[in-house]
Amino acid sequence: MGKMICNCDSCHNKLCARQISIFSSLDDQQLMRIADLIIHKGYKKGELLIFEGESVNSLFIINKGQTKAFRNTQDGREQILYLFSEGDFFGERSLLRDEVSNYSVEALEETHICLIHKHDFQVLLKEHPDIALKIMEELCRRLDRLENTVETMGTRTVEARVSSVLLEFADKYGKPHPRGIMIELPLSREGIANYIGLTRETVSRKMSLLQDEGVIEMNGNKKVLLLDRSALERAADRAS
Amino acid sequence: MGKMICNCDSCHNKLCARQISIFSSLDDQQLMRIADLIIHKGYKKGELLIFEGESVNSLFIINKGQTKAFRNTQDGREQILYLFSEGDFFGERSLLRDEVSNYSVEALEETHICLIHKHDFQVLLKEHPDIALKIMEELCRRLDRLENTVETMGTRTVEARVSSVLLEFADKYGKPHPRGIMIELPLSREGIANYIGLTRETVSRKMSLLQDEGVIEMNGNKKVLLLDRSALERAADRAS
DNA sequence: CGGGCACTTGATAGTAATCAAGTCCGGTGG
DNA sequence: CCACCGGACTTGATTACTATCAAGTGCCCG
Repeated sequence: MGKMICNCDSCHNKLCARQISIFSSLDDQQLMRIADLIIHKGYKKGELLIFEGESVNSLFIINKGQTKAFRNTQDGREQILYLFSEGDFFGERSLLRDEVSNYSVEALEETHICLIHKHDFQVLLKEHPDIALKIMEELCRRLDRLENTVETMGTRTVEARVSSVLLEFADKYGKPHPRGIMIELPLSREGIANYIGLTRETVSRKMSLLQDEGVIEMNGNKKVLLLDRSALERAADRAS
Repeated sequence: MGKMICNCDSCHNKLCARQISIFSSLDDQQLMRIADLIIHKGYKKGELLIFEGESVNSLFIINKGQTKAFRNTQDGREQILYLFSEGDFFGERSLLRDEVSNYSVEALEETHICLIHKHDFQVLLKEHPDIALKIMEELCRRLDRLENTVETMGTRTVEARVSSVLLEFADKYGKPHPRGIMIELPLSREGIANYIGLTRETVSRKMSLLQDEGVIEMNGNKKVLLLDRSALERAADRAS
């Protein structure tokens, strides 16, 4: 494959679309056609990609970086609903139906996006029914996570909620470390609080508690070393 | 259409499948083929249709009655995730992927179900890609609701959560009444509590409060007359 | 009409939000 | 490379609220 088929900065001579699971059933020729449809766009940390209440006219696929999807309440409080990273897509719901977005999406760091225009996406969906099945799978995964979140928020102690988030981050962002798993936190304390419906002070206190118990070790503000995973799992299961 | 095409007790000479939105794109002939695949089954109040952690081998469509989908926590607490009524389906997630069920489903009253066997369902899905789109729409609606639930549980006062449920029930089960909207509650106080992560006592207290404020009027244990909808909407928006 | 269960209401205790200082981290500029 | 500055984080004290425990009341079904 010596031919240039995708000229985005981050994937020279590769089909970046191939890395996206929703296109995994397509062959190279089909992927090349899709690659032609893709527009690349970069966002700086803090920039908004999608605005709550406004219409969306493209499917967003993350090539590099990460974003949060959230809603603002009247009194300025924020509820984070999803964290998206490399390979994840969003905006699909506004394209499938013709509705405005339920949430805003903000870049948590420098983020590169592949955009597919609404119309092209709808044609793709018709031409390749397999894509619909892949999207359905991803929607099911999101339902799974939200169901877990509702259960956690509804029936678990506050310490269990904090433990659950740390476990989620360990699985998603954790890297092996001589003494356990090193987690690079994608969110600030306030971000974590807004993800699980608590205040930043409470998150702070509960994390300090977990550190005192020898379960985790905080390394600066953005790094957590998970020392005892099974203890964290036990804590996450604790009902209120 | 004098020919007998569906012999279930509750829909003589009708295509009950036609009433289901996921089959709405099909014509009569196709519906007749589906009607042949359907098995009818009845459940009594309190009976379990699906067991959390066990595999599911059919798609369940409610012909009559209603059910709740819920999870049990270790300490016996319960989190209700969905309420399903006439025309709703469930079990689809275990069929799309090959996984055990995330939740149990229990009949809240005498309930009649149309069952489509896993294999038949998968064939249908391949033959009629439109069905996948319809299912996707429904999955999106469930995501919408769960996102709202997470936001409500994460950022709203307890009174707002109770108000939200009452509004949801008013829209879903409410009937016009000279003095407002009469709501036949699908759940007991404890059920409502398990739906929004509170205790039955708190639900009781907050409903009494709403009654004192003249927003609702309780009529026995299962009926609520909504007197002032806009007041309830204001209460539901109140952040904690 | 009677009995059981769901619901209501009250008192108390526990816990997280809030308000308020401090401290630390990390980035910036000298 | 170090010192400094601002924002994020931690910790403490207090308040507010809901869970819990407990006792009555009333609805609904047989």
